[in-house]
Amino acid sequence: MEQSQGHGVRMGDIAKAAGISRQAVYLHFENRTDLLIATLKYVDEIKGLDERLSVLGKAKDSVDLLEKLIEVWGNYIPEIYGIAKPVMATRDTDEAHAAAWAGCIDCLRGACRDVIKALKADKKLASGWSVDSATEVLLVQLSIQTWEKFTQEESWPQSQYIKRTKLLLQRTLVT
Amino acid sequence: MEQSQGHGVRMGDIAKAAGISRQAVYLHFENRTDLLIATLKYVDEIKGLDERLSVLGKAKDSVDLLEKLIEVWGNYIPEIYGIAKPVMATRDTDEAHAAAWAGCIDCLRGACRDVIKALKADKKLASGWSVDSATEVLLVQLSIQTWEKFTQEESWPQSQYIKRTKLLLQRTLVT
DNA sequence: CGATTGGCTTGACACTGTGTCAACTTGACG
DNA sequence: CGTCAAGTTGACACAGTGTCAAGCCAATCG
Repeated sequence: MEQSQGHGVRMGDIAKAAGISRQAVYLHFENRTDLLIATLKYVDEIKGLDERLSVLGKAKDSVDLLEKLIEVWGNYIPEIYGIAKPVMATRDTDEAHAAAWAGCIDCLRGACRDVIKALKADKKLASGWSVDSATEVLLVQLSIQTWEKFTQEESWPQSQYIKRTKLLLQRTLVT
Repeated sequence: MEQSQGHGVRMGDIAKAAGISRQAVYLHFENRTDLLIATLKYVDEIKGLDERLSVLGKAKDSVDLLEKLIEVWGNYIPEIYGIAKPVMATRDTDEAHAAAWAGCIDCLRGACRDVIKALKADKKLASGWSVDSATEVLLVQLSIQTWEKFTQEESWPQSQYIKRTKLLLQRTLVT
């Protein structure tokens, strides 16, 4: 899935890659949705997202914290993109997908809110934003969709995506 | 499609709504892709996008021009969302879709570039951006995906979406 | 007037992909 | 030796797209 960027991930493909029959896959996962979500969680685990987020504790101040969040999450996206893509693609038609996805998003939302609260406590939150609205702006800018648009459609290299997202968010949210 | 926000638009549904048989639809359109793209173009026409964009000519200055573009395009998105969504959903698996879609995007990209050029000519383009990179930022912020995240997932009312997008883009791109 | 033609209908069918079911095999273990 | 878990094969239902053939009907044309 990482290699193919989420393309051609049919139950048969997965079974073939695992060296078992298509039917045997159903002995381990209820359905495709289930498998995709389990994979996403598994990847979060082995890639050590929690560990990476712990770097945020070492931030000097709230502005540095914002930068570090952009770096950690922004550099995490390309690693999960292949798995996240098929999940996103079917969340429209699949209730369980939508719910599981919302759970992942809420986790990121928590991190975003913490950053915004820190900015506010520092009196660095720019005028025009409440904690809620600023959190939502940050969340959307850090979304996989936004990353996808910049790096896949506009062909920005990863380093530029990080640099420019920092610029955009600092100008928008920081006094 | 407008009502159902792009859900349940199968060939059979379309035929039923048109009061003809499913097979007769294929007498008018090669395939589903073809029909969706034709619909998108038709809607652009009857909704008068070109006409609306002509308002941009009346802008006082480059900053006003940016605001007007956000208003015109931002308020246009909800009107085409129902049709645009199924096109976006299948552009991954469908080459013709991807091409047709890229055409629409390029049209908007032109408008974005004009605005950025006007800003630059006015010496109002913020530091850190080239004309290209600023155009791309504007394009992504005005994308249907970004609109979708704010209004559908974060439940922002349309008026707030417009207001806050203006705030974000002015702080980011305007000196 | 009769023949032709265009637009449509019905009905059958191929194909892909998901998900289900039943019957059988195989190896480990007490 | 019997049992159980995990896997196998093969058949099948279902949805949705796209194709094909045969027939219907009304308008038009020579």
